[in-house]
Amino acid sequence: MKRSAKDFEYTEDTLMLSKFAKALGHPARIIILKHLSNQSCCFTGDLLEVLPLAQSTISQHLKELKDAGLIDGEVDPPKVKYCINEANWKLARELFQTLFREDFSNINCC
Amino acid sequence: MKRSAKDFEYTEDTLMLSKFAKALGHPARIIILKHLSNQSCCFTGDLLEVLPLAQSTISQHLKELKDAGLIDGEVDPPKVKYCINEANWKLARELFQTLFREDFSNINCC
DNA sequence: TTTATTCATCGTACATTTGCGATGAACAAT
DNA sequence: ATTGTTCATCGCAAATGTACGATGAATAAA
Repeated sequence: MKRSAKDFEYTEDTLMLSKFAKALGHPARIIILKHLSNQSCCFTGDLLEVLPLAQSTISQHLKELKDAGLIDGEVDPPKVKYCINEANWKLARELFQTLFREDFSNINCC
Repeated sequence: MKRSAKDFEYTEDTLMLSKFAKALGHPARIIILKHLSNQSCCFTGDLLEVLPLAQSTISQHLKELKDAGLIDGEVDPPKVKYCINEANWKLARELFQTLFREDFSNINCC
């Protein structure tokens, strides 16, 4: 992305939503989130048995989910426990809900 | 993405969801979709007044949304009308809804 | 202190995304 | 036939994403 001549600003909601969406934009990360949201909450690196990826790659995916704010990791040596970040999870749900509110079941294009 | 030694397959739902999410993973495309879902349905390239981007860039974003199946474009010379693809819009809503079903309001991490 | 386990990060390679201007196709209006 | 409008696509540059193996930090257990 780039700043343009017109001094344009995306709204905070738009930026948040696109950030969450981007984080969800890879199947491995969907699996991770599903796994986390099923296992009631926490977990470690048993993802190695769930995903066909190297440990370093999974670690990178976890980092992206963390950077997007969707998960938290707390150290529980020598492992790390990952949990859904409840607040942002809720926020994401609301933002997606809002986006998909429209139904279009009546209207048929113009 | 890459095929791995273990012959692993993501489920269709997971692939769909990540595809939709990826398409939503840019603020400009969020704006486009919001615009489309507000304007009851159709539109052309008045996005040039909505977004701070070159025409070619907007066209690319439209293509990505189309490739993801979220919108359709039908020619109405010399313009092109874009509409939400109702079926996939619905599907996307359901997939996101399913993902975000869990609440976590009770459980507090393990 | 040494060893083993778990995980993050670095370095590297390659693919994809994002953006722009330039060009071209399709059609309407003259 | 020519012109103007609308939009897609090409070609390019820069940034980001995805994957791997190797290395290193942190801690528990021996």
